[in-house]
Amino acid sequence: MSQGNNDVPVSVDRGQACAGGDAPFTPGQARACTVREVLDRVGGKWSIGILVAASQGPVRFTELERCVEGISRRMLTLTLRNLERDGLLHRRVYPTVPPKVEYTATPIALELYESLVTLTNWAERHRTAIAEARAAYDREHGTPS
Amino acid sequence: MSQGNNDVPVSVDRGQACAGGDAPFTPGQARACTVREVLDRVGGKWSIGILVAASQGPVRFTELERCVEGISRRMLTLTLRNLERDGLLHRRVYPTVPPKVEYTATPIALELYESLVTLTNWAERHRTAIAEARAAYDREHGTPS
DNA sequence: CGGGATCCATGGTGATACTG
DNA sequence: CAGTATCACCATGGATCCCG
Repeated sequence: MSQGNNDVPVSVDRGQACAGGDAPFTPGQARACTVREVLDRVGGKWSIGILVAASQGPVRFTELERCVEGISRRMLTLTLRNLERDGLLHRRVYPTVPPKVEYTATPIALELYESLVTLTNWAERHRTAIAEARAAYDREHGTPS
Repeated sequence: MSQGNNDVPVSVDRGQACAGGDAPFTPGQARACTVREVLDRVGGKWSIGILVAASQGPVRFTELERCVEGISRRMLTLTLRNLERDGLLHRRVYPTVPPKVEYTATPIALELYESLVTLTNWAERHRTAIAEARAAYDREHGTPS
């Protein structure tokens, strides 16, 4: 997602509202900032898939590798680490041979999963509308190569 | 967000569930796919900020430039085009001199904005918990540089 | 089995300058 | 005012090999 890790506060600029002009200061932009935090955390290409899988119950590394489908060993590891770091995943290591590691979604992650349903519903409701809008746009303006 | 536009279906692999083993096939992964669509559309670094601003009423280009704060002319233009293309923003041009362009959020975008509130609430609820988890993780493992 | 380490391609993004 | 054009950077992610 956002690659430059420059921590632009995204705004929270009190002062005149951006639009309308009726709002005294733009709380919306603070909102936007918060949402971006979430998105930067969960917006990774693979985070959702992993989170979804782990929300059903404990998952092992190799299971995820097959499960998420398309993910590389590297990205799986990286994403798991980040999710664990943020307290969204719990990592339990069994000191056996061969090693066994289980990942479990934390309560926080489970809540997040529920929140994502709202977004999912939105996407499903307007999926076709958006596709049409896109097609229409490409028809009028130059088709994207 | 995910930059490679490689359309990996993210899964929808029916068969044994990834976790638990109780679910017959993983509808969750199909879910994940849908969510990713949304995130790829809205997950851009600036989309939210623009959407939020445009949700309050018609906004002009320069207003957005000040409003979103940190955005470059280039990215503003690009993000606006994408949002317009997806039917989330409506662009009205006044053929005057100097030119005047107004961007307005479409009904779809307004619905999306409402959906984002759910995510925002989640972020606000667990913001500190996540920060602590992250700090704790960095304390145990090597602090990141 | 579950990673870590390294090399490398892609393209999203910012800075700057120019235009109708 | 509202863009477009060009350049260069670097984070993201893939591939491969190795290790405990």
